[in-house]
Parts: sequence; structure tokens; C-alpha cells
Amino acid sequence: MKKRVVVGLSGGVDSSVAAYLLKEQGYEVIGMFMKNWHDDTVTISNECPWLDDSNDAMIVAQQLGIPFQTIDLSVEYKDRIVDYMFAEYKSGRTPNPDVLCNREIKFDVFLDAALKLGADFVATGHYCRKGVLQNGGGPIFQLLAGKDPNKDQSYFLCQLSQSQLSKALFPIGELLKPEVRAIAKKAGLDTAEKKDSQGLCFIGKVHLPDFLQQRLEPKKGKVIEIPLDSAVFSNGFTDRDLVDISAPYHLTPELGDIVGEHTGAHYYTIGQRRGLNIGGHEKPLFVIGTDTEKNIIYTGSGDDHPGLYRKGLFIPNEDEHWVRPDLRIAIGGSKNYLARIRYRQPLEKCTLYKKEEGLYIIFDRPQRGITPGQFAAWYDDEELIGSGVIS
RNA sequence: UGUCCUAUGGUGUAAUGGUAACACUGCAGAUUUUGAUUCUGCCUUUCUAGGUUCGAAUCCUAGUAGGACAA
Repeated sequence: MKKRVVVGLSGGVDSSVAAYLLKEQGYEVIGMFMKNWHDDTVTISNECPWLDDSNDAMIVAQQLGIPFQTIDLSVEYKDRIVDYMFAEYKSGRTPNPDVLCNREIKFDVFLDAALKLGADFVATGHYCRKGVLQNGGGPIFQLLAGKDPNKDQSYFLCQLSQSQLSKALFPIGELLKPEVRAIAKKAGLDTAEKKDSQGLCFIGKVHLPDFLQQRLEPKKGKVIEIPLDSAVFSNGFTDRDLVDISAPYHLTPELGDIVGEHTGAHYYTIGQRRGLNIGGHEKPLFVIGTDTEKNIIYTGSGDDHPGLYRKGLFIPNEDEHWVRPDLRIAIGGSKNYLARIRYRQPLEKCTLYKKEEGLYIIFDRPQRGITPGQFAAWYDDEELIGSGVIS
């Protein structure tokens, strides 16, 4: 008997080809378009992106001869993603909505809707793969990097659970992007030449400060430059103390000089260069920290500024997630892994130390722009083992 | 209301008689299913008024502004 799969058709090539391949493989395929956002006042382009996308999705479904429906998840998206974004930015952290979107929308609400249609699986156009291990108990699912090293999107799925993974299919994970395009072209899919989507998933390209200004009032504050040789940075590189090395630098106004003004500390993130509006420096200024309480932005000059780099980060217990719960490290234990702290970053050697209060990740080399609110994901070779929110 | 110094694009500087450059900022595009980063391209300049000179950002005079010294 044919297995039934609901494919999230986004209107792009990747999900189109995913649907095509599933059909080729003999699945009973249903295409479903998620409408997650319909406020076009904050998008940059003047066209209405989701309408075009849903149209493209429908055309592809027609071309494949599969049933097609649209599901409106904008209420859930607003509750679980948009509100989270604002809350995070407000508290001075930098959220990653796309990671949440996968955990909360595509592999939760959407998954439920698919199951209600009698589906055995949901599929997406993510560049990643799923593996299955059989041991004594039930199967254990693995989240593996996509074969295309350039497009690997496992990072965005780093918060999935075993049960979510058990229902997921990633048909294009074994392919390279050019191969996906070629298949789409050969199959005559309408989206074959369509430009890749970017920006916030399902919202499109937005000018972030404009978006945030909907709910976060502009508020003038000081920009402070911390000198290269400031003593505060000394704890970023020593291996003496886990807590010490994993804590954000403790920056205060007295450590530097006022070099300018900003319109709201919560619009900025660590590592950011543009948008400070301060010229005249020999080397560009980067944000090395923000304080939304005092509404202060701390900056350092040059991309080799020590304030930009740290060796360690901390994930509290409640933000620690194991895609492979069977590999969870016991309190007091430690293990070597590879990790990244942002999408498309090369994996870096590190050691995880599990303590009572949470998980410490110490990298072999200092990492640039370790930012609270972002996700760190650790890997064993090409398998994503777990992830957590940097605090 | 005494003397001296300085005055170049949004910012910091370079060019000392030959027709303005570099960095930073900003803007645009490329890359990127977060925020960023990165890459490419682009805009904008000689305080004002006279004078010397074939020719002045560069020399001279005055004005204006800022700074230093000057009780």
C-alpha cells in the first residue's frame, strides 16, 4: 500500500523537486502551501510575495498531478514566531526565527495538519538527510547534513525531536543544488529557474529595523568604543574557569569613550558593522555588545578586535536540546564534538562540558560573534547531535 | 581689543603651485531560507571675499570659525 506524504510546497524549486521525487518514488503525494504571513507593509519589495509563491506552488502541483491545498497558519506563526522575535529583541537577544519556524510550525502545526489528512510523513525541501539506526529498542533517527556542503540546512532543523524526525522526509538531501535545478528543468517544473528565496522564512525580505519598529520604539542612546587592549577581554581566552570563559564580556561605559549615538540598542546585534552611522575611524566599527537596559551599544574597531571573539558559550538546562537523547551527556561528563553557531559556518572543534546548571561549549579556537539568543548546534561528523540557545 | 596655529566630501585624513585621493560612514547590487558577516559598485569635498600666477587646496590680504598661548 502506498505511503501518503504531505509536502510543504513553498513555491520554490527545492520543495517542487522534493514533491516530484516523492511521486517518482511511488508515494501518494499531497502538496500543501503554508500561508504564514500576510502583512506586506513591512516587506521591502512592493509585490505581494506569498501570493506569487502560493500560485507557483499550485502550478507545480498541477504539473505533477497531485492534490493541492493551502493552509493558513498565520495565527500560529504570529503567536509562536513573531511574538518570540519581538520578545527576544526587546530583551537584547538576537533570535533565530527560522529555527523556531521549523520546530513550531513546519514540524508541529503543519505536521499535525498532515497527519489529520492521513499522512504517514511530511516532506520539505530542506538540504539535509535522515538516517535510521536500529538497536535493541525502537529505531533511532539521525539528522544528517545535506550532501551539498554549500547548502546544508541541517542547522535550521537543529531543534527537531525524535518524534518530529520520525515523520519527516527530506527528498533532496542527497542532491546538490545544481542537480535540483537540473531535475526541475528536465521535469518541466515551472519553478526551475526561480530565484532562491531569502530572508525570513515565509515573510520575505524585510528591513529589520523597520520591522522591529512596529513594536519596539526607537530610543536614542550612546555608542561606546572599547579599546583593543581593555582588560575586560582577558577572560575570553583563558581556560581556567568554565563559567568565566563562557560568559559574555562584562562591558561598562567607563571602559571606553562615547563615539556616537544610536536609535535603539535592541536593533543591533553582536558582530554587526553596518547601521552604526559612525565614520572617521581607520578601521570599521563592529558591535561587540549591547545593553538594552541602559540602551548602550558597545563597539570595537577592526574585525580583529578581541571583543568580537570568545572561546566559550553557555546553554542553560532549559535551552538544551538533544536530537539524539541517547547521546545526552550526564552531569559531570564531557565530550568532543564539532559545532557551529550560525548557518553556513564551517564546523569548529569544541568540547562540551555538562554541569548541573547546563552545558558549556568550549571551542578550540576563539569564535567570532557568539551571540545570546542564537543557536549553537553540535555535530558528530555529519550528524547533528543537539543544539541549544546561547545565553 | 595681544600673539600664534588650523580650516579639504557626513567623519578622519592625504595631496604644498599644475587642475583633489585614501579610509570610515551612507546608498545600491551580489552572496545568504535568522540576525549578522563578506564581496562589488556608486554618491558627496578644497570656509568666505579679494589678489598674485598661464595655472592655487597649496602663495598674499581681509573676514569668519575653532584651537593654543597670553594673567
